[in-house]
Amino acid sequence: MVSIKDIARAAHVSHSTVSRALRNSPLVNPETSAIIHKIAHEQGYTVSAVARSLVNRRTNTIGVVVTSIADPFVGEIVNGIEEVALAHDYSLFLATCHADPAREVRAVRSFQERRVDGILVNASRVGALYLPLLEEMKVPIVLINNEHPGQFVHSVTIDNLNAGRTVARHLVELGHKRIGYLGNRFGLQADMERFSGYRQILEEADIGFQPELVAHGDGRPEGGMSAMERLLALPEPPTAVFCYNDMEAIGALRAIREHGLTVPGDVSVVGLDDLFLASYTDPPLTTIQQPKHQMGRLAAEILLQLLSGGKPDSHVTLAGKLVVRQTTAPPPAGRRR
Amino acid sequence: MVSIKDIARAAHVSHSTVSRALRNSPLVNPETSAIIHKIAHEQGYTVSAVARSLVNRRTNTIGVVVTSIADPFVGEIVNGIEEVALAHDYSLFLATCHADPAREVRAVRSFQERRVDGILVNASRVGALYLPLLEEMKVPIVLINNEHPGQFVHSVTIDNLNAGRTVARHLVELGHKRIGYLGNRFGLQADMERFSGYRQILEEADIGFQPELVAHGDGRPEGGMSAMERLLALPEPPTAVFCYNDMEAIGALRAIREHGLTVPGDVSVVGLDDLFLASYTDPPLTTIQQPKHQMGRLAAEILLQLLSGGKPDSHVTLAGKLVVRQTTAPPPAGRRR
DNA sequence: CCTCCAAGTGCACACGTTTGCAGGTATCAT
DNA sequence: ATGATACCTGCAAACGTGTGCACTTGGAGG
Repeated sequence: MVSIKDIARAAHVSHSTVSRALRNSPLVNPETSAIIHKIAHEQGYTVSAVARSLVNRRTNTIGVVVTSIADPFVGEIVNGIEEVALAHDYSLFLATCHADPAREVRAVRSFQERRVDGILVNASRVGALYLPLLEEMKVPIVLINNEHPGQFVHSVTIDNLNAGRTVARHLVELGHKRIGYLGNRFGLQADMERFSGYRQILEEADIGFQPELVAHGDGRPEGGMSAMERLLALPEPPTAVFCYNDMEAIGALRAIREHGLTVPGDVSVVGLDDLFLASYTDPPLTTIQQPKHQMGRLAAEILLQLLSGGKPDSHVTLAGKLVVRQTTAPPPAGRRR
Repeated sequence: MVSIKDIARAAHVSHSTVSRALRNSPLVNPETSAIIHKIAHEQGYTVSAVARSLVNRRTNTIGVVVTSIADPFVGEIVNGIEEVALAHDYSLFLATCHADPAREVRAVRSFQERRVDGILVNASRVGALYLPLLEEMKVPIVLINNEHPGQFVHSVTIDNLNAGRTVARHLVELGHKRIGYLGNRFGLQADMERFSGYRQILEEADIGFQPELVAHGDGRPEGGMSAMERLLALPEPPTAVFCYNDMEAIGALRAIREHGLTVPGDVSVVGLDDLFLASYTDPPLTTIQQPKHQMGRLAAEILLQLLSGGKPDSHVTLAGKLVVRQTTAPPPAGRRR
């Protein structure tokens, strides 16, 4: 591997001059610089980011921790992150934690060793566990989809409470009285907030909260399917369900279908995320559109601002938007009372 | 940021001893070592991977280039990669190229600067462009889903030819005579090979290749949908279609549905990949199961073998497996002739 | 001729590790 | 007392780059 010293030798100059020339410093004679560039090119020189990082005390890397990269929702976010990282010449370290706190901490530690300039965490379950880690590290962190009080931690989320309210209101306005909630059993903050919004609307509409209409999945189709089956087994099943996310909604659709019922004729279904595949379910899914790509971008931009000494807002929440497709309709005539 | 020199000062030893102690070298006195560990812990020391990399001349990182991380197929592969990387204490640099060769090259260059120990590329469109880059870098590369002759380059793919044959045979055996192919217009190697398998079977079955039954999508639902629409507009549309991948199949399902036809009653559909959502389409999708996770694992393992001086097989191809669900059936009675 | 200045270059150190080698001390055998 | 040995420890160099400072050179101005 050729270094600036090799080039220095070939060009009969010191390695300092080579360093400066390659960084296009105005201090070096244009002719000398040209020669150096030529030799560097011939020898196939590429600067060592690791040596440079050592002296600069910044690596131009950012660490990204996500639950699972196979999740399309997460993928969109990471795409957004990568976009702005690329534009600013940052590289991304990626680590998945599969909702395992131990693995999450391990990822953060590894980032710390690698001296990343900043960290982005999606869907952290660690929460408070980070704070001590943070004080040690002095590295800016921004959380995605997981607000956290504290001056060190920044975050970007969607407005989950209002998302929950919007969905519930939509269903109430259609005339539904028995509205189920398919939650996420991992107790994520996002789940709590969506659930709160849903409850608020039920109270406001004088329908009241019916605990038996709540079931919990795992955020994936399998979980959504089995949770939905539980609701369908009720003596008086719901005429509509609000699902924690699109994945569970997809599972719910299948459960309903296999139960011999139709959507939205017998039961309405609403998801949350607006994954690309929400338009391709049968029927196309009514859902809340999350600006996933933008969330990724925003999180990365906040981090970069922090890195350049800026003082960005510490908590940004984006508004979701209801996209009404074809899985919602008034309840079946016989059940409208 | 505390370094071994700080610890050395506090422990009244040289930094060499600290270095050795923290690496648990048998050379250092257990008592001294204990003290050093204690101080290191108190001060919140973490070793600098960048300084270590500089002297060790290996970074314990591997670079991963993918088309788009938002693609669930890619996500599964990356999950597999990450799994074995984690197990061997490697970190992952992630870069997306969005099928843009310039961006792909840029990613590889950036990896080179970062001195990654190896590179994994998924669905490269650069092909031959890599070879010169490689000779410069002396870094092992393994290609996923993109074979390439050459002694430097290793690869893991599925057996696309046989996958194509298997699908076509399945449809022929069901009695179909007009079997369409929904390809990928980007001309990926995988597409060519699947297409070849399809053609082979058509010839072998004395059905013959019918060029009008081929349309090209973009590997995503949108593209699959519009390509399918083109086939449905034919005077005599196909009674079955083989889609380049599950994504296009999902688009095809929707096009067929919107055309007022049913699956598999009017037209059979086969995908390829077996994404998790293939079980959740309506009806559940018949497809070829690709061992995505395993491909990722395997690619990473091959790379690690190369890094430890091993001589693994240079080209590994995995077998796909037909999963018959409910989108395939015999052609409609009127069209069986 | 001397002084001053600008432009260009090199020296030397720093960044935080790892590691070969040499040196030191205590223990033990001669 | 001397030498050998085992066990620790420190010195110093190296990895590849960036940069403050001092130095050289040549030309301009007095």
